[in-house]
Amino acid sequence: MTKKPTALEARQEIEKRLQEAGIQPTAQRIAIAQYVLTDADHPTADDIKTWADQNFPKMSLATVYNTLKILVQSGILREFKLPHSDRVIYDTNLSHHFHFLDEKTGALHDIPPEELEIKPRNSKNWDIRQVHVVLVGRK
Amino acid sequence: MTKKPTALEARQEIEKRLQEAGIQPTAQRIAIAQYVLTDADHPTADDIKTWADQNFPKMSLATVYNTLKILVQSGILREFKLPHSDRVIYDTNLSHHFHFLDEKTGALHDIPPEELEIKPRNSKNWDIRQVHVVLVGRK
DNA sequence: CTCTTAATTTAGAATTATTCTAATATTAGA
DNA sequence: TCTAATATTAGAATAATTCTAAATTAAGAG
Ligand SMILES: [Mn+2]
Ligand SMILES: [Mn+2]
Ligand SMILES: [Zn+2]
Ligand SMILES: [Zn+2]
Repeated sequence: MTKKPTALEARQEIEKRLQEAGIQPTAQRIAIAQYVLTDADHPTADDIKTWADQNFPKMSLATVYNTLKILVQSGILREFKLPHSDRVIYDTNLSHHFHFLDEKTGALHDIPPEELEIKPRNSKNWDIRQVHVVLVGRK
Repeated sequence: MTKKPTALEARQEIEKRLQEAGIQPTAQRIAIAQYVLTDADHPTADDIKTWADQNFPKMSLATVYNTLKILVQSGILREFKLPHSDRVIYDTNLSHHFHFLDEKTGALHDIPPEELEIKPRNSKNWDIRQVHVVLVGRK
């Protein structure tokens, strides 16, 4: 049984992850990474800015975008847009998965790949690199 | 064997379709609808504006957007965005289908539903209203 | 420590897709 | 032919994101 990490331990863990990815762990980057990786769920840049405004002395919107770009480039985050929205969504779930968008609440839920079977039939022998699936409905 | 419709017949066909949908068939609307419904393939608003600039005496960008909105509202078109782009794509294929995005060319191809089996092993009994699938890769 | 340089952050301007506004033009139909 | 409703238009406004160039901070050599 592993103990729940203290706030300090969590911060150090994040810091190590940034280091390992070759990212200088500045205060802003640690804060954003911590929020995105441990608290947020499919946040947008605006979600992160809002959080930062309440939990960090001062952070510019440019830094939010800069940091997110770095995290995406180094493979710590993924980004995508939903078919009906124009905001980028950041996803910490790097493993292959799909999404369910609750029409009512706007909440976005992960669907593990084993819950949705996707089989190309008349196998056209395409080289498929990404499979984006968004189910929209209500629970 | 049905004859290929003349340009005039095609235009009248479009006009009738607008009428039936309760849309006043103005010159601009007929032109846009004709292009989108018979020539274009998954166009963006910008594609349509570019076409109009070359094939219609004068059309404002606002009219392009206004008309597209009307066509979507009346169910003649569908709209969506791809996960990596920020432009709306208009689709005349109203039947349930999926998309394949060719990474190399940027071309978007329809995938008929029978070519892709999507089975929710859904113990969760969700009410799914829309299924968006975009495969990204190369042919 | 203390410079010096490189990296990061920042405010605000720029960009892009889209929507809005309010004036003008066109249409329908009495 | 008039009138009212509808459609079109140019350009301003908006929203998400990126860019710019200056200020701040961090790293590392001495
Ligand atoms: Mn959100
Ligand atoms: Mn296009
Ligand atoms: Zn996810
Ligand atoms: Zn399509």
